[in-house]
Amino acid sequence: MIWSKSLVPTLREDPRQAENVSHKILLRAGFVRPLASGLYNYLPFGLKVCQKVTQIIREEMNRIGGQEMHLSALSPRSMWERSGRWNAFGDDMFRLKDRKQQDLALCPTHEEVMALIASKELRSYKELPQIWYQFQTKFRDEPRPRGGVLRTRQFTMKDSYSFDLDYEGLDASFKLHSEAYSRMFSRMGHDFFIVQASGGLMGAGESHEFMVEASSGEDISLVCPECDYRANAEVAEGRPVSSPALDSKKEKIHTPGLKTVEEVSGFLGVKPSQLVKSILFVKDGKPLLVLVRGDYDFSEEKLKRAFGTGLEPAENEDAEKHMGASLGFLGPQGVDIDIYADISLETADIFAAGANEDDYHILGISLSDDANIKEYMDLRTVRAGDGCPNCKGSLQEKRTIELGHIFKLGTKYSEAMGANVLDAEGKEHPIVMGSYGIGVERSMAALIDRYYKNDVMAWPVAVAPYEVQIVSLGENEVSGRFYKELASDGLDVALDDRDMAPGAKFADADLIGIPYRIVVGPRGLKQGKVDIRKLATDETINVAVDDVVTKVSQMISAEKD
RNA sequence: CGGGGAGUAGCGUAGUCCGGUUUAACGCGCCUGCUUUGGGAGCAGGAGAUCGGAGGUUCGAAUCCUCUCUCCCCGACCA
Repeated sequence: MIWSKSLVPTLREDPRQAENVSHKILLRAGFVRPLASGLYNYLPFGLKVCQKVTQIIREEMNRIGGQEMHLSALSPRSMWERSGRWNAFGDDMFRLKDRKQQDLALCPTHEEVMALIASKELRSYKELPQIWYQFQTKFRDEPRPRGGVLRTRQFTMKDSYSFDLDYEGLDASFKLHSEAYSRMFSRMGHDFFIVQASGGLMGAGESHEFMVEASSGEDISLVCPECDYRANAEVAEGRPVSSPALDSKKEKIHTPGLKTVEEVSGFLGVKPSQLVKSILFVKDGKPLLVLVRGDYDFSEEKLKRAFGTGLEPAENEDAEKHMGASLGFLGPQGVDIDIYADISLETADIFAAGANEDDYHILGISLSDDANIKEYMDLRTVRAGDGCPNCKGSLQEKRTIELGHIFKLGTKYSEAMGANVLDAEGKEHPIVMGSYGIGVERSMAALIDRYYKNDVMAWPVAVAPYEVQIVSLGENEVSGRFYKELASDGLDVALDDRDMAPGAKFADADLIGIPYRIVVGPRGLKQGKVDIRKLATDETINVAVDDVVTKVSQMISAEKD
């Protein structure tokens, strides 16, 4: 790469719209340019990094027997209706009509398409297992794109799908992917860890996310410092912190207009943890009261899993009808609808709660005597300080970026699309599937977050846009010679031959982050020497002109192993 | 969708409250010439903006009013 003939539009100042580190550097280093909200153009250097990330993923996918294919990004409505996701995706799916007024979707993911292929092409258990993958542009009309390239409306995903005869096979495919992912992310230079996760829209089976800690992350992961328990906050379990028992006789108190936990606990002079938060839901027309300790929040994910998807928060009129009071004054005592309580309420028996009468709360109710609780379950969002479910440790919260996600899908899509095979007995079975995704551009952003320090970016060699950069300080002849020799040694080399002030060239080089830098200037050449700098450690060595090529090749190949 | 912020030259900003001394300013970048070359060079000259858009108020609007578009950040979704 010869800089004077290339497009590397670096920016001296932070662009106005960029807030987090990766966004700033991607723009300033001329890797990407915004087109519209959540849409980016990838300029040569940005593409280069994405290609290196892609190639690492490809190699590791091939290593576990993955077969690369390329599916259509456009898909017909009928296909999505078979799985029920034409509706399930809602506004997140980009939809359009063709000239015949037929509905099409830009695929947000490809479970259906893959299952459809399987349904047409796979007949026998003898053909299983299979792993198919692709790199594909995904389209999702995100409610809020953010963080530059971290969450966009169009992005490249490596998505793979496994096809097995049974669940033991799925477990094996899942494990293969988990190992492949660990190898890929290690090779890229991520400090990742694996957390238990929720399947979301994809499915309900076991799922793991590959996370890196980052201040710009969108997820909260709960991590036990004393054992290996790691989980996304959506699904994390934990032991609730204890709460001092409420020492109070039963007493009804006038609390006009006070509805929230903060208002009520403040007014009554009790801790939030001594209050019962009661939320009324309606499912299929039936009321359902769920309780959590006042200092915790409900986990929507857990509610969904416990009670299904048709769960709607009650309107005020439902509350009047079933509880005899408005929202904000509900409590579990003396009502005969189904009541489910979070396990945080097992830490004590005496609480304060809504009185089931407008503008009144009640102190000193006993959950065991006064409330008819059907079941205690895990319904709350676990938070830092809660006890680890596996050991005596207490959980910590970390803000994380989700690099990849692996799911056990089961037969949801194979059944929907009719993907069946015959087993050894000639009996037909739906194929057991898994699905596994990695966001390519996001990995690039996470690496910037990780490796940008003190105004210098230093890409890991494995994913750097180029491996070594020659900064020519008016010495283009010698520099050109190094360039040719390094390139013919098989190195990915960039040559900054621009006629600019040295400071400006160094500043650009710091921004771009090519991990090794050869500085060729008149000062060094007078002694027959040039400098080789390793950006990651900020070490510079002074080498004789004749040794430069071998030395640099050595340093880089050492790092590749 | 709810809450917050911002749109002025390629980029970053000032000016906006309190209309007119503004032919819209400054830094960087860009073009020409000469000089310079180990951490964002110097001098001289030059190009570049219908101040996000539409309407209105006014003798006069970047500045006031109305509507509208876009972008960013914080929350509900996901690679």
